[in-house]
Amino acid sequence: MTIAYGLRDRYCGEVDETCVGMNISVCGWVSRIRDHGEHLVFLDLRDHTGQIQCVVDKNINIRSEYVLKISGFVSYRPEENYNDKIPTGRFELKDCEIEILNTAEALPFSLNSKANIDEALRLKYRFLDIRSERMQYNLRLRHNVIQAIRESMSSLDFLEVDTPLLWMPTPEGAREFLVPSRLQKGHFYSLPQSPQIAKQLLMVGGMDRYFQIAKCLRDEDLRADRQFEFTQLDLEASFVGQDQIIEIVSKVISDLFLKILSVSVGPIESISWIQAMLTYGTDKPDLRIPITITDLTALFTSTKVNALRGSSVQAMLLKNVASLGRAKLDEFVAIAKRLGGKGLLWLRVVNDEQGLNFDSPVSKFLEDDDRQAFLKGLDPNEGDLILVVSDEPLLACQILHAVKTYAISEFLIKEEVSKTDYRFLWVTDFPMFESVDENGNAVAAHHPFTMPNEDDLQLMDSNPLKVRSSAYDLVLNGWELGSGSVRIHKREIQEKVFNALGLTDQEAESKFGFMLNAFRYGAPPHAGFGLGIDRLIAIVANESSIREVIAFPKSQSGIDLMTMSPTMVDDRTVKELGLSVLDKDKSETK
RNA sequence: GGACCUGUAGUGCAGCCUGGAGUGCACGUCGGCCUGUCAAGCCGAAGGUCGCGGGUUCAAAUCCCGUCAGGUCCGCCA
Repeated sequence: MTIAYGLRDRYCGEVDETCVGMNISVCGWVSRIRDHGEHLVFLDLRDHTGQIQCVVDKNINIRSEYVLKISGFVSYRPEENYNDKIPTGRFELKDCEIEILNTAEALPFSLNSKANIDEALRLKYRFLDIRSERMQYNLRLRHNVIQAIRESMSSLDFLEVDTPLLWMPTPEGAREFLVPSRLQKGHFYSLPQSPQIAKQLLMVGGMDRYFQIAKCLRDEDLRADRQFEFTQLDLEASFVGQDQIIEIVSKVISDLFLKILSVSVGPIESISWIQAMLTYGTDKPDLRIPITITDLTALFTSTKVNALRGSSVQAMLLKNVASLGRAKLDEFVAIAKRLGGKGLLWLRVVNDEQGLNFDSPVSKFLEDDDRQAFLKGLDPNEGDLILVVSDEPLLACQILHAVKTYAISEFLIKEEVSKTDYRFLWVTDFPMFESVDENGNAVAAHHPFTMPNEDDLQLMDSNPLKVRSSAYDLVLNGWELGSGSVRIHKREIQEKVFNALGLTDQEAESKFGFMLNAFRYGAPPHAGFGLGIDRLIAIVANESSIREVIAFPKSQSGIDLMTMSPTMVDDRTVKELGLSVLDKDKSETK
């Protein structure tokens, strides 16, 4: 018996020519039984490495998913009975002795079935679901990815430091989970939405380079790519700027893809936020999709068509879909209106006696200049479909992006988007503030510790919405994989940003006083990044939801279907925490 | 807070639009047969609160309303 193998001599999937002729023991679960009568029973034993066929020639009372230790002689199968579908298909265990380590009831769903098992059922019995090949693969992949990241970070002189889970609420940003304090009644810790402030304080503490495979917690609504708790590669480095962080993260990513997938990522393109918005209509474009937005404003300055006389003219060409029915086109228009646009104009490219022409609700208003403008601006072919939104540029482009996303999900070019094509993109120069609220205060686009672009500092008071920040996102195939920024390390600039956000000095002091205080004592210039590991693994695993790469995820309404948490607790427990539950009847019926 | 999709035997589905006896398929389960299978095969059997509640109707899995659960998305996610 060895440390590695315990009760067994080999793992099931490891049986190979090196052990032919040996009497070995394997342990695992019964995957399938093929019973030919008492003289011949085939039994597939499965563990985390694979499966091996065991031949039994006596009466047994074994059922699926029993836990067995099987001892037998490893033999080659008769050559005509090789099974090429599995790695151990040339071997089998003969003259087997079976020890039943545990019995099992029939499972609520089959682990062998190729059918899609209802996800709620899988989550209720997650401990069984994890036995499936899919989950075994995904969780092993997750381990390998995290392991590779730790090695990379370590080799780049980053040091892993734990930061507290029970900490200080940071009221800006995502809604946080609160934890009542028993010892300090009426006081609360919060679970961090990210270790942001802690890692900046580590920089003040002279750690130079920090990273953490960090749990982040956000009490916001769940999605396919969002869970309450998720895992982030959190990193921060001193005396570096945007370029170094981008270089570091790019290296970690490309080393990872080479190691895990043998894929060479190559240099990662970079695009400014405004350019991304105007070209793709989103700040997280999927570069695998070759549909971009063209600004035709300059070509329609003197048009008489009202639908083309908005403050800009943004157009998108969809190849070979002019046959699309009116119902779909009406849905496009509906999407545009739902997003706050005035509408959307479509033009089918046809070929008539005048050459290329347009079939559209505005056909009869189109003058020759308008036709030429579309031909010149978009170079369409017969059978293409042109979609145009004439509105404020950002809104128009966002509408076209939404329509494009819908079109792709419904009918467009799906087969052309390769799942094994990994198109990374850095998006830089995000706006510092995304809007101004009803009180005239700016609303931060990133977090309030983000350094404004130095060239825009003088706009902070006069025109804050024009201020760019030193923030950058890493995008992969339309997923936001992570984001980071250069941080403010000077107290004066930090105060200026808090002011723009509408925080009074007193508020800033009470919420972030410890941080402002730290900045009095020599904070180094620093910058960092947070990379969503669940999303990264989901993409690498070719899964469309991060739930598939998390051992025990929650449903969209935030319930763990296995434990059925969250649960009620008894009054005494609540009272001990210095709390009382309001509207209890209502919460009990839920 | 909102929109849409889904819920039928242990599992995966069909049936629903156009109301007429829980009508059907595959897998699994249970029993029997079977000495080279590998999604073994053959024979047989059991297995149903059609998510739940209400309404319309002579009659509801089917139509209507509500509700619960799951999913996708919008809002939200500094």
